[in-house]
Amino acid sequence: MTTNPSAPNASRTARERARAELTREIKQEARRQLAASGAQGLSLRAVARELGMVSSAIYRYFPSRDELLTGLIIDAYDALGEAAEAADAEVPARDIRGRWRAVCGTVRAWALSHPHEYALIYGSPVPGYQAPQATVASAIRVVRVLGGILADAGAGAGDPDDRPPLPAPLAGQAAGVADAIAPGVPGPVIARALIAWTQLFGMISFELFGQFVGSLEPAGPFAAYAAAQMADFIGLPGQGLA
Amino acid sequence: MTTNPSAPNASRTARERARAELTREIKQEARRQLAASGAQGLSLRAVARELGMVSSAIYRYFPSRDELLTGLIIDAYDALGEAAEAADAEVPARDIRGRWRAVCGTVRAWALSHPHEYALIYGSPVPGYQAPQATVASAIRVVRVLGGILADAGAGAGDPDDRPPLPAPLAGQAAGVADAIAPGVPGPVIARALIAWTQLFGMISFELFGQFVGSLEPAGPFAAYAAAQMADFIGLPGQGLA
DNA sequence: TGTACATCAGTGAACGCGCGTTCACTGATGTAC
DNA sequence: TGTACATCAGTGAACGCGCGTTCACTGATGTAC
Repeated sequence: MTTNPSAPNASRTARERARAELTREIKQEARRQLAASGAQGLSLRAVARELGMVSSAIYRYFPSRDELLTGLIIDAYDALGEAAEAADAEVPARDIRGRWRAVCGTVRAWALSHPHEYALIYGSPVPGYQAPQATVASAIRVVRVLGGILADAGAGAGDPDDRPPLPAPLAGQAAGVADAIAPGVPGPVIARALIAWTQLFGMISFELFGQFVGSLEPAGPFAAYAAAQMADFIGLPGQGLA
Repeated sequence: MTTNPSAPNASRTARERARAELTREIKQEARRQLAASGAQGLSLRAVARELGMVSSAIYRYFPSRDELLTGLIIDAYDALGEAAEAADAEVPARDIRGRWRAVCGTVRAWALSHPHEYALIYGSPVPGYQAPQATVASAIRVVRVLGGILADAGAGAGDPDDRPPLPAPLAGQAAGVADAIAPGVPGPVIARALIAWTQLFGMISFELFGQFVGSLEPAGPFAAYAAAQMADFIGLPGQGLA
């Protein structure tokens, strides 16, 4: 969806360059419209109009409205994933809690600065639109970052001994998640991390979608507190509750 | 928005009855369309068509599309609030944890059986639509139920002694929340309950919006586990972690 | 109980708008020899 | 380096559709005397 990395820049023809640039501009304008009228209001005609082209010309770049939506969704997941990866990389690998808090804070910051792209990927699904398999690889990036933190915490995370084991069906699911993104991490820690994961995005969605109005607004202190509390809850090593 | 309780049934004229019934039927049909095409796809003309009336006739019942949306939103909040209240009332008042789990389970069950109404109230906001103040009273009902459980737990909830106090801005917000829905409950307990609240709805949204596909599906065991873990996390009295 | 008037529900036509997508076309750019 | 052909981007018109809202109207229901 972005520029093709296998084609060396020098050999790109003018046509290829123009095509890549216009593709980018179309998505950029589409993102602007997303902000104004939501995914359902995204209109190829309006995008074309704004770009000074005729509406049918868009079809040289995206075969349908849904394909354009898919492009936007993948871009959004990738942008968020990249931000999370960068935040994680900036904290020393050993500082498990620092990495956790940094990633949580960055996810929230990205959501606040790209509210409509966030809504596109984490809000209610667009009716009549089925996200294709192609989005999965991008969607998983944030989760993979969180999983990496857990994996690096290794044996230091959680107190599996004094916790009852997971109920059977959940234990299997947790094992599957561990295999995919955090090998070696025990089930109960995975389960708690999944709870923290849903908390993080639930909190961000509530903030963006207006459920905090009049109570937790501004939500920065709450978000920071929640990230720290969830680090405790998972049992990440480092300073926290005794 | 529902039938007017101050008017005794006997004295209602045929006209009033017909009006109330048609109002109900319009909302019912609108709800059906919500399921098919989302809030943004809700069309007065389609509703009228399905009901066998001419599109302009709808305007006798709702002055605009947005007013119809508002009616649906209030109904959805009320239905969820009522379900939560009923679930809470069915568990003995002293069984704090049982009440917590029952309410969490019921909120999820309602969401699963009314996914599009859930998306209407907890999903991405409808662009161009601003929810009027009238929705707030209904929106707060679920929160009030959870607050009531906290308040009934009273001094039994949490271990405020061995926890650092809340950072200043959050402490003030938590105090405000406590005043409104759970008087006397200490700030740290409120803060944790708010975290649990965002976790509950984040988890439900993830389940409904497809983020669990291929990992936590079916999500029943995870939801039950999370409710119990969050009860521990808040420090609700009863059996749980030591 | 009967009449006169006011209220209201529902009709049908119209306004003005926007949408996704297709199609035959022109003209510019790229490629092979 | 020059030519002939193929590829591609963009045009403009059209198809067929649906939408929210307004308005003057008809006819049924309700109310006051």
